[in-house]
Amino acid sequence: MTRDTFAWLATPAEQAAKRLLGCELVREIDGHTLRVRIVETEAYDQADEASHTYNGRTKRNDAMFKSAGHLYVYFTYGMHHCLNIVCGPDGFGSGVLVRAVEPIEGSDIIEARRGMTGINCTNGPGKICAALGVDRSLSGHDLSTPPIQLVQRPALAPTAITTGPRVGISKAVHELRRFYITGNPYVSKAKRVR
DNA sequence: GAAAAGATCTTCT
DNA sequence: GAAGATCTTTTCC
Repeated sequence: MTRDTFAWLATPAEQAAKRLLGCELVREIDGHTLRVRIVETEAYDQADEASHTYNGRTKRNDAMFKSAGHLYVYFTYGMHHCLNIVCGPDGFGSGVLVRAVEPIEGSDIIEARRGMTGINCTNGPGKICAALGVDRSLSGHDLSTPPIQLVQRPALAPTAITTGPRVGISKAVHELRRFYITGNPYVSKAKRVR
């Protein structure tokens, strides 16, 4: 079911990743409304060695093969959830990992949920899910309906977007498929070599 | 302030 | 049975 609402996401992952910068996620939880702005993303698709969909469709990544505008949440490292926005055409395994967001509304609730304050609440993939209360039960959710929705915003100027190598992967390390808003403090530091 | 290790569990080989 | 799109705390300059 390709929704016109998310037609702007039915594009190659790289393009969708750039269009998502500056867009907002609205999460309703415990009677509160949390609104955050996406400031950092990474593109993954079926032809990408580092993607979960590279080896075909499985029970876990099934949501990524849905039409654009769905949610894909996976659990990793035994304790962290990561939030992705499905893009591309129906049946093609592509999506955009949301790496960092900036609270616009309900930041006090987010800080209370995280047990800390400042940018450390939402400047990482696992942190976003903890802050917004997202887990695998929401994987495959339609982002045009509550309790979590995606709101489109005007595209950013190309000069406001920086492109770089992705973080935390061991395959296709050289692919430049990470995008973030230039100079935004929530964006994770580029080098994380262990 | 930087670096290393611990925590912890689902999914695929 | 091993690896993984990670985060927090501790330890050591």
